[in-house]
Amino acid sequence: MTAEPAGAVKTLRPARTTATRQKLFDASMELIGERGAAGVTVDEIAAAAGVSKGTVYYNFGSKSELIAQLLRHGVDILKARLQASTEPGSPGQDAGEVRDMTAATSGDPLLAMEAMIGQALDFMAEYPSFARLWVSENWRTPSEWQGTFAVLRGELLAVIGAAVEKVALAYPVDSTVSRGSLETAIFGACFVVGLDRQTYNPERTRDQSVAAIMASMRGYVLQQPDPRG
Amino acid sequence: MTAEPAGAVKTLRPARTTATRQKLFDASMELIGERGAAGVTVDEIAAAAGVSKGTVYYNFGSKSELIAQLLRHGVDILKARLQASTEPGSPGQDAGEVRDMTAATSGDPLLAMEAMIGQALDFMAEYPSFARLWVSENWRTPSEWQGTFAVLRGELLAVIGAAVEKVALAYPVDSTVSRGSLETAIFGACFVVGLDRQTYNPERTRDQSVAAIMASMRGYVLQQPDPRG
DNA sequence: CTATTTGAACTGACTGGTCAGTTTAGTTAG
DNA sequence: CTAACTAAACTGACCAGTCAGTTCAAATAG
Repeated sequence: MTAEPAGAVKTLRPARTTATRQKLFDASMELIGERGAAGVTVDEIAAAAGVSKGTVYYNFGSKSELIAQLLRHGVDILKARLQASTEPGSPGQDAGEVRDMTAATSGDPLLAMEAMIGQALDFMAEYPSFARLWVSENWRTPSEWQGTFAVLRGELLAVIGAAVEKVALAYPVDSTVSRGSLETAIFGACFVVGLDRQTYNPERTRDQSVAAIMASMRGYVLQQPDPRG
Repeated sequence: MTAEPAGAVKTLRPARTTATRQKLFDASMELIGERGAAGVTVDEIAAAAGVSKGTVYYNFGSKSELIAQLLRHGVDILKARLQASTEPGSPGQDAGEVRDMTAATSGDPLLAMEAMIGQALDFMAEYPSFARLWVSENWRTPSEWQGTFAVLRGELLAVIGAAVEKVALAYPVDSTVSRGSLETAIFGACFVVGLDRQTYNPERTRDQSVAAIMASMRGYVLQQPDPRG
């Protein structure tokens, strides 16, 4: 019910269902990102996915559950990319589409942070609709997806937290800055800067955006020439 | 049609109308912040405001226009507070409710930035529903309020930009960081950190949040002991 | 190899309800 | 006196969820 190993589910489930669910994910991500969860009808989603309305209910049971699983789906992708940017190549997983960045990041934790923020911004550029859905519904209270968001948010913050932790171990940092608040600020800035770039400032480069968010990390570490000999 | 001087409109309009509009703003801000613009009905808003449905249409003409004016209303409040935190007391305006902070900010532009971010976070705490409405609809495209958002966003970014400008004049700054991206990151971080605090981390203090956002400013200025003698 | 059965996946018309916006005849407050 | 507001009924469009029926690939039988 929570998070099963992705590989197992996929191969066990009949091919047709998997394809249908993927089509529904793609279609609803697009439509919901544009007009919001409440602004899109199940009929529209079904039509855009090229299936009938009944299929939506056969596969997901309700509009609400479709959206919950859509959120989980998107977070799985984002989390995998963030982790791929800092961990050494994980065995048994095909990381075909995600560029291996371990060469650039195996050394300095600050460079690892930078790679991770870059991955986050790439994700926002590739799935802007997911980012819009997230910021639209995340802070709603009470909400149908309150519990879903709490879990997913925790998973993503844990990944960011681990990267910040490594920086804090390798460098002298400003201990007056609360770790949690900083992680929240970085996490949120990735969404907001990514969305703003797409909506209002398409001319801004990926690197400019990364640099702006990284400024907060450079402000967090105390000024010392180099921590390692 | 765009932005008339707030004072003029208020005093010219009959007292009853002003009171009615204010009640409708308060009620719809609350409801829309909780359940989203599409999730709230005009009947609910009218009932919560204690007026009849007809009054909503008499005053605003449509649900959409009510929300557009609600956005303008909220931005006027936020902008006034941000400016009050950096400008010397503006003549002719009663700033009764906003604490005068000029004493603390007339000197260092970095302290002025800090005061401004503090004001922004106070605003998010006081009007969380406005913040939710903003992040819910801001990046929707195409949207009913696309034009409204573009204008309001520009006004707010101009205020932040002026404060960043003063820092850049008083301190040596990292010129590889794009000014616009940095402003966007700070602007967005205020919303996101403010909302996150209210939704997920009520135990975090205002000062922790300010410090986390200010980290990006400290990372922006290059390390020099003190710019002024 | 062909015929039959099975059941998961899918279809789309239909239902019951909701909601934005309108209208009208009357009331209130400045 | 009149602009602002009320109360309630009404329209027409829209929509989440349901369900009886259809498809088809794989399993089983002959």
